[in-house]
Amino acid sequence: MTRARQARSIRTRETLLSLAREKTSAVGYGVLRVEDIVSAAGMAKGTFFSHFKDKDALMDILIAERLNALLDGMETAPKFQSVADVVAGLLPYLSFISSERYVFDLYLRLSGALKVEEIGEIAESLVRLDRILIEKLDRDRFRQDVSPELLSEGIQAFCISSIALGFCALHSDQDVENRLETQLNAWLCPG
Amino acid sequence: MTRARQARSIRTRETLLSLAREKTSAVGYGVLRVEDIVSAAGMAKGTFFSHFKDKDALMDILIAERLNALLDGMETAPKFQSVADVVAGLLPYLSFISSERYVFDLYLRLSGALKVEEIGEIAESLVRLDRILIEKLDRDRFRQDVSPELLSEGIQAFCISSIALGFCALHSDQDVENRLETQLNAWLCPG
DNA sequence: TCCAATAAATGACCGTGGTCACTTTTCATA
DNA sequence: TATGAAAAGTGACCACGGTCATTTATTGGA
Repeated sequence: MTRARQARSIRTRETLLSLAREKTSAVGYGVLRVEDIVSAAGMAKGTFFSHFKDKDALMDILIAERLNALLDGMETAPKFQSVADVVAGLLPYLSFISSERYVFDLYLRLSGALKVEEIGEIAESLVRLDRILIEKLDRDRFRQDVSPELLSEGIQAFCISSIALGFCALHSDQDVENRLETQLNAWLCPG
Repeated sequence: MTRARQARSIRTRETLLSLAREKTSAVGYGVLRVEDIVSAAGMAKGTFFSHFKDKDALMDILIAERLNALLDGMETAPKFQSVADVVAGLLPYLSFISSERYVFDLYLRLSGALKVEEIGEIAESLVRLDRILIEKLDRDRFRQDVSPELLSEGIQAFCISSIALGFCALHSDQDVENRLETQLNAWLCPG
């Protein structure tokens, strides 16, 4: 017979999460060590791994929290009427993702999961981003020869590509925002 | 006074490279351990790291070799006259990149470098891919309202995005090739 | 051909993520 | 309230990438 989750376990998990949240906001995601978290919590390392599959699983939760907060802002904004609106709407989201190489790498890696049961918080938040983009694009203002779903896919593709190029010395001639605007203009308003 | 590179050093590096090349083609890139390479070479671990900055730097070389071989094929092919041609031309390249999660992750991470002196072989090969795409696109067959450079950027963005989605259970309804063709059609031949 | 200076190679050691057999705590039931 | 089985927690240990003080090999010049 399988027993219910104990209150102690829930508390432990919360402690680890909130300590990690606190520390990441102070020092960033990439430099935080599992050891830093458990020692601050006065727990053993093994405890961490009985609550989170691995370090990235914790970071997935924390990063998705931030992404979702940014999506909240996007959701309450008015519809996008122009490419400039799209870029402006996405900018806070993109600048968070590109704030650290580690964050960007994890974002990409956890954007999808090979097994449905492994889908994490970031992957969920991407479903939400997709839905928001589809809703917020004012259909009259952008190309109508392809579906809104496809338009959204393309926007996301260009976002990733722009950030990746932003991490690259060979392409530092143009800043991320401008490059994205040029690309989205060609994508959303061709001809 | 700084002395010339010794013949022994060149031999050592070649030994490590060719052993690694052999082993990766047998077992893949992601699972190969530095220890496997040096022990096969009868060398100490430190030797490896005095020839390659880190494990990824070696993999960068080996993966770029494969990419360049695939680009050779692309270069000798006739011009792309249709979206289907573009997809068919890119397919071997894409299927190599998506052959292992490790390869895809490294490809993305090394696509650009923050400092010019850190630009590696994969990053170089991307410059080549870009040039090939620009050359091979038959301008009469695709949209002419944007520059070939921008078209190439977009193609690359959609390639990355398709592969990333290919690693994702939520999007396994459509296969990578079809998704890419749909996207490129909308990108290259709008309206 | 010997010597000093430099290049190359070495391997013990470290940092960090992650595992697992074991101990401690909790709780339903007798 | 005593008990034993399941849940939670522990920490020594492992794997693997990477470092660095030290040792060994090479080389140009006296």
